[in-house]
Amino acid sequence: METYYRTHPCGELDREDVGREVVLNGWVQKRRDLGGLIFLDLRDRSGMVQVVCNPEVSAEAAAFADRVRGEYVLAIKGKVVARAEGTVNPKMKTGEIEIQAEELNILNEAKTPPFLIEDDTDVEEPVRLKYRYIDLRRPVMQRTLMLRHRAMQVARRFLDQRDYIEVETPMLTKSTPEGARDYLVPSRVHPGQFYALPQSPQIFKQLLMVSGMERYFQIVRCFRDEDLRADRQPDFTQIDIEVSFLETEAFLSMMEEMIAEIFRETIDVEVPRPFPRLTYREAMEKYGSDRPDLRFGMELVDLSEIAKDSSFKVFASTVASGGQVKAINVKGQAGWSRKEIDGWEAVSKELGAKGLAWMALREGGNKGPVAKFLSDAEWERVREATGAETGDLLFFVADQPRVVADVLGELRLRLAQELNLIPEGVYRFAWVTDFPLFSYDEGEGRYYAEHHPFTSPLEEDIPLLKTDPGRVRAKAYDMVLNGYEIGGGSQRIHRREVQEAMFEALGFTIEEAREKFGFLLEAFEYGAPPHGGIAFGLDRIIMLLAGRSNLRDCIAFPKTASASCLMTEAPSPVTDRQLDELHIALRKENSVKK
RNA sequence: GGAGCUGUGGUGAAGUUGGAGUUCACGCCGGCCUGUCACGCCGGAGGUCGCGGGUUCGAGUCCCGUCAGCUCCGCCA
Repeated sequence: METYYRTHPCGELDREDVGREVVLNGWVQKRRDLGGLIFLDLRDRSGMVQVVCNPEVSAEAAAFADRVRGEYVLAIKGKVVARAEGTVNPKMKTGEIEIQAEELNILNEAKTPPFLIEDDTDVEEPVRLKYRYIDLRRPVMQRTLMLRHRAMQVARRFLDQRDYIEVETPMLTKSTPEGARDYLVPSRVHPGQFYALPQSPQIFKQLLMVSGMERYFQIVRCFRDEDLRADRQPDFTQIDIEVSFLETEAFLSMMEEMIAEIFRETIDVEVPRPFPRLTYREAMEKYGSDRPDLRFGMELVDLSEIAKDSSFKVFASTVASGGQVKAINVKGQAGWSRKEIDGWEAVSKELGAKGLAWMALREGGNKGPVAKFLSDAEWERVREATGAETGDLLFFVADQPRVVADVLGELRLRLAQELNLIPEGVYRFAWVTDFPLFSYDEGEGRYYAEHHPFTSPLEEDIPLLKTDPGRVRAKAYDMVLNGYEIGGGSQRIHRREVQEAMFEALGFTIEEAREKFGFLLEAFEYGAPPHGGIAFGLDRIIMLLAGRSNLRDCIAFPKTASASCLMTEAPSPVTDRQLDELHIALRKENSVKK
């Protein structure tokens, strides 16, 4: 029989099509053989439809249907018929109709798949990843990839409409210091030299501004050779944007609009704008995090002022030595057992706290190690500050600010999860601004760029570059959603002398700076416009839009936690000849058997 | 680099103080069945208990090591 191709998608046929002659292509989801009569559920990207193979209609089609098994690829010619009353399936979108097979052509047979093609598969992830092409047949995976496609199209259209121009930048580029570890690509032509895959197109997009492109964007793959997490893959996609001659406020507002449009057109959610703003400092103080989850309260409350004169020595001495005492109010949990509280203390210690003080506001009075040290006046102030009521449980951490933020910030998240305080289907955006320009690395004894070395300091903080780099704030902004950083950017340095001061603060000599970034410094001498931009983590945005908790489900062919691909088995050894051409000799102990 | 969890027919699980590869569900194969859609009924096949070592008369089970997957810490401008 001749191969024939579809006239209609399976999933969109309905009552309207009754009487129509159609050709369908697709995969066999399920075969139900009733002896004389065979039902096939035929699945394609659009959905599923039931095909009836009745020998009284076509003996030939019924005979072929007898041979059909799961995941066979078929072409079916037949008539759309309304189902008889009582045989309608309300659970199926196409359940009111079915296809009466007149011809059936097996386009390809299929081995029994290692798992069933269904949304609620309980198969372990390694099996899914090894047979990713089968996993991607699952409707939920197809929906996610279509959602991803839609989001990308919306971003492209949005930016195109505003005269942003998509420009590609090199994948084979130069390794630069700072930042994440580079993926390196050996050069065959230049023995002993390497390209790096881009961690981001940062420098190129800035050079495009110098080039007078004025408005640039790119949906671009980036690479970072760092360990993975549920929300981190070694190669990932950014929506990368850069613009000249635009006020930060106008730019941020436009970015809000773009994100709102993506949410509207993918999941039909209206995002309220403008997004709330938090300075880095406020975020750290209230939430112990620079990417706070604003879907619930339980804010950190600073009690240092009260604690400094407390008779509770741990509190008083911590404040005296420059530390803080902060608390969170765990509403309604005064009844927790000692064992439960001890569990949270253990968590706190893992996170770096020396201990976790607590006070339970029970009916009979306040219980716990803090209670007896508080005078009535102090207690009144604590009660007021924390909003504590009878039935609540207070957790206190006393330590250096960094530790307090880390511990209480994390406790806040874990408690909220444990107590189901995080509402579903809610999207709380915010901008976090005024990041410190640098962070100090104790081990290395030097400053590192918190964002990247091209971020402009706040004008008023420029003098501090030379005297007190740790206090310099950056013209940087992160877009935060539900506890994830989904985008980050800044106004850039566009004057050579500021850029040089920046490199100096980072501990580069002039020579090093020229060697690594000479082309950029030189470019800044040829009329660099004021410019700034942002990069969004597309994968993370998709993850949140799709309501999933790991990035692998949002990427067609993702890597495992050890950066392997279970399907292709990459990375893999290469031949000696390939290594020779690249002028590379492996250390003996690292040779892998081919 | 570190910590925790997981690894048992194709898939998912159960497996008792250490006592025969035992069990369940799905899937698969064969037979019967003309209105099923979680089809039904009958029968059947299918195993390197991740891998290596040790303890033991005997290990899926206990011990050591190792590999893989997941989550987290470090790391990620």
